[in-house]
Order: sequence, then C-alpha cells, then structure tokens
Amino acid sequence: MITYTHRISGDLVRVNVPETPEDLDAFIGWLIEADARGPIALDTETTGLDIFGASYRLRTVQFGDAHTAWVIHWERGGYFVGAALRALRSVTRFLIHNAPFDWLVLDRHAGIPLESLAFPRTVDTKILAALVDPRQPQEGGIGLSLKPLSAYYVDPSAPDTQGDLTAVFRSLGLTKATGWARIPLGHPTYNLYAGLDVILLARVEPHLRAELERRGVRPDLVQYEHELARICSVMQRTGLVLDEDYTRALTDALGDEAEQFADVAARYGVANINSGKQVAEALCGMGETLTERTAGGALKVDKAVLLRLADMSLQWEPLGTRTPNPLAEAVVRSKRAGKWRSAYAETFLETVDDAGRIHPFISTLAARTGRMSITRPALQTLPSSDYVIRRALLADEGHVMVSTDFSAVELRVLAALADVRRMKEAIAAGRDLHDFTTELVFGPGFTKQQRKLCKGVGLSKVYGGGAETTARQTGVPVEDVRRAMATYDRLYPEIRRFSNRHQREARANGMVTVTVTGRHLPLDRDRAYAVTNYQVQSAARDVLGQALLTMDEAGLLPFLRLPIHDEVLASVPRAESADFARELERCMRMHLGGVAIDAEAEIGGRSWGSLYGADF
DNA sequence: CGTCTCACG
DNA sequence: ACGTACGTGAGACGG
Repeated sequence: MITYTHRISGDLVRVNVPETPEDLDAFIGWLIEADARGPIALDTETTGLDIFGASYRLRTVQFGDAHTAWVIHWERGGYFVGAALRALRSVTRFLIHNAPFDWLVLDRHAGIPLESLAFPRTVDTKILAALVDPRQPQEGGIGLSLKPLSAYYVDPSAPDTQGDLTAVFRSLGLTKATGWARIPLGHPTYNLYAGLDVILLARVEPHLRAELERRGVRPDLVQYEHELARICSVMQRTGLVLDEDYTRALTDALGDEAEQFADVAARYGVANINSGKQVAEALCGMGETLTERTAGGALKVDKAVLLRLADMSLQWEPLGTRTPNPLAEAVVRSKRAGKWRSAYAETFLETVDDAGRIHPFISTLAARTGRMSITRPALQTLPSSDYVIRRALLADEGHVMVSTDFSAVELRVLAALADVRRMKEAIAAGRDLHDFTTELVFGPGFTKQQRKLCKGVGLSKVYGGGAETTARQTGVPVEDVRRAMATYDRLYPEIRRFSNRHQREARANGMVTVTVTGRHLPLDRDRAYAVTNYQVQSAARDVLGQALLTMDEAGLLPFLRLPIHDEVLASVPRAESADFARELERCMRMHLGGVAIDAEAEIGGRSWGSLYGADF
C-alpha cells in the first residue's frame, strides 16, 4: 500500500493507494465500517470528458470520508475492478460532486446503471451548492466547483487539484488535452489529489447542508433537483441520432460558402472577415459612416449594422432603401456560414459516438435562475431561422421528432405570480395574450404591426426592458413604444406593484429574492429591477422541471431527448406519434397560481429540421 | 484571458 | 424620482 498524508484544516488525512489483494481487503474492511457511519464520498478519474468516445477509459475510482481516501486503480483490472465494483454495488449512500458526470462514467464504463446510483443513494454536492448560492465567482458568488467550495467552507489553503495537475501535465510534456489520459497511473500528485478530492467533498457536504438550513431554502427542492438530474442524465445517455453523411456534406457546403464570400471581402481589402477592426476600416474607406460604438469604444460592425449597410432587414429580406454595400453583405454571409460550420456542424462530427449518436451535457442548474444549459454541442442554441443545422439531428429509426412547447409560458407565469387580473381573465377566456393586449391598446381591428409592437412590449415587461431597447428590438419608433408601454402599465398595474414589492423584500433580505418554488436567488444591487425577470424565468424553469417529472412518471423518459427552456424535444414511434403527442401535452399542462399553463405538440418527420421547414 | 459577436429561449 | 432587456454557450481576435 502506498499512503500519502496531507493536512486539511489542521487534521492529518490519509490517501491510501492499494497495490496488493491484501491492501484491497483492507479497503473493503474500511468501507464496511465507513458505510455504517455515513455517506461515502465518491469520485472518478478518467481519460477526459468524452465519456461516449471510443477510446475513453475509466482510470481510478476514489472512495473516502473526512479523514481517509482510497484510490482504486480501476485501470489495472482484476482485483482492483472487483474491489471497486463491490464498493459501488454495496455502499448505502454516496456523495458526488457533479453526479451526472460520474453516473454516466460508471454507467457506461463500470456497468453500474445510473438509475441505481440516483437519489437518495447519491447526494450531489453541486446541487446543494447551487441551491445555497447559484452564482459563479465572476458574478460575486463562491462558485460551484469543488475547489472554491472547499476553500470557502473547509480550508482556505485547500489545493487546486485540477489546476495544479495541469502544471504537472506540462512538466511531463503533456497538455490539458492529453494529460488526463497519459499521466502515469502511479504518479504521486495524481493519486494524492485524486484522494484529496473525496476527502474535501466529504468535508464540504455538512457545511452546505447547514447553509441550506440556515437560509431556509425549501428542503423538498433537494429531492426535486436530484430527480431532474437523473432524468437529464438519462437523456444524455440516450443521446440523439446524427445524420453523419448529411452533416459531412453540410460542413463542406458551409465551408465553401464561407470561403466564397471571404474571397469577395478580400477584394475590398479585408483579409480576415472575423476581424471587426479590418471590416470597420474597409467600410469607412468605401465612404460608409459608422456611428455606433461598442462598450469598449470600438466602431461597431455587428450583424445589425452590416445588414443595414447591405440593405437587408434583420430577417435578411431586401429592403430597397439604399444601394447594398457588397462588402457588408459578403462579411455577414461569410461570418454566418463560418460560425454555423465550426460551432455546429463540426462539433456534431467531433462529438458523435461509434453508434452515430450525440450525447450533449445537460446542466440542470446552470443559470442563476435555475435555468438549464446544454453544452458539447450547445443544442439549445441551434439556428431556428433556417432548418439546415437541425436537419442533421434525427429521431431514432422508425421514430419521428415531436416538439412540445408551452404557450407564452413566461407571460402566463407573470400573470400568475403578479396576480394580473386582466391577464388572468384573458387566459381563462382562452384568448391569445398578445391579441388581447393589442386590442386593449388599439381597439378591435388592430394591425399586424400593432400586434408585433404589443408582443415586444409584453416580452420587454418580463425582461424589465425600457422603451429604447424595445424600440430597437421591434424596429418600432421609440415614441410609439413609449405610448404602448404607458398604456400597458395602466392596463396591468399589478406588474409594477409586483416588481416594487419584490425589490423591497430583496433589499430587506440581503439582496436575495425567494421564488414561488422556494428558490433563493441573489440579486445584483445595481440591477434590482431584474427581480421580475428572475422570478418569472425561475418559476418558468420549475414549470418545465415539473413537466419532466410528470413525463418520467408517465413512462415517457425513454422518448425524451432535450429540454429547451419552454419546450421538450422527443423522439417517438412514427405509428403512435399522435398518441405520444397528446400524452406529452398532458404532462406539460398544469396550473400555477390559478393560471392554466398550456402546451402544444408539433409532430415532425425524421429530422429535427422537419419542424423548421426541412422536408425530411 | 478579456472583448466582441452571435446563436437560442 | 427616474430608468435600467433577462438568462445562457461558443468562436475568433488580439494583447
């Protein structure tokens, strides 16, 4: 046995690295005693993040409590795998930091179904930390990584195990990308840090529990968030089918398009279309006047500026108001094709597994409001104005894509939370909320343009926006927006009252606002007006969360693919798609504060793009 | 690594 | 007193 010692909060702690069958017996002996005392902290070291990649390996599995850690060298096989499996199968309670990652690693590479590890067997300290304070360090919070949490709650001198290891990688001639796979299994720092992580984890957890209690965060959120973590981990494990032939052809086509328009830009002296500086200089040289500036003071040449110079609307429709500037048009087109190629098409091909599926990481508590995010690839942000990217992702063989959306969920949530009388009446009467508002502002027989304005103002109210921004977003003259907003405030006075009340309560509560589901959200002191948006966005996220729980209970989880804020994407058998669509709608429909939350399913074809105009 | 830009809800 | 657009992930540039 190799044993490393280290001092944490003044205590001498031990990291044991078994080398013989007798050492592993000692581990099992410790495990049985420790399991009877309380939860066992669990972590894994692997070759990287690409859990579903062909060459991915599990390297070590670590178990520990506040004083002792055991680093089991899974990679050595035989007895080591046997001992780790025995522990993984027998332990009553685990603590994991960022459980979905280790669940999926152990599910895929150790044959332990993630369902068997789910709550209450596993408590995820990252979930506890997010419920205590969801802010990232750059937002003024502690952060949600084990390192800052350990430094804050346990020992300010706790090592930065991940950061320090990258320095070790460099000293071995390895990089961040290759180090995790190639660092020798017996490397002392690697083993020490692998062990210290579980010891720190075991020590952080009681502090997080105490903080949740002290702050009065609603206790049932802990179980709720663990259920969502399990559901989204299952979605990640399932993944989506990639049309690889289509995606390869798309990558080439977008590359050609980007190159072709970059060549045009080069003729006007722009060597690099992604350099704002070069583009601004060339446009000025052609006699264009650029007036808008960025926050940093540079001349702004974003999509809105370039499309205007190219005589196109934000929807890329020709305007006929000026002679299009050919450089501006070439730059926007080349940038768009280049981004779609690199951020989407290429990432699909980089992340696809051997079976042709993509397994995006779903972070169930990403935003301060509790909103979820999806990365590698960022499937919540695929272009919706054009189907070409979504066309690459398919329902399973024999299935079709079904997208079920909440109808105007944020406005309905606002109506419920702020108890907006006229909005609630309109919803109860089955009215379209934007039609209803437009009629109140402009009377019956309103125009499309007027509806667009009122829809913009409605969204603006949810976001806390002003007249200037709303005017810019909707393209409506600012005076018209001002008038509509004033009318809006008169029609729905409860919204302002709601904002005032929650700003006042947050100030009296250390700039923390408590949501309808019992979430504690920190508010920035200089942006207290954002409280309405935080309340609404957070409650809407929990409406989605509730829908996912209901879908799981209804047996629909195997068909779910992605949560997208106000939408659930599913892959269902073609022959029964109508039944599935009805069932998905049923699971999403609910009531909040006396307001009906409605949902509508759209049945597509094989590809996700079929819901955006593609014919397959 | 900060800034800018752009994709989404 | 007034007014403030909210939340993400990701790529490219340039110091």
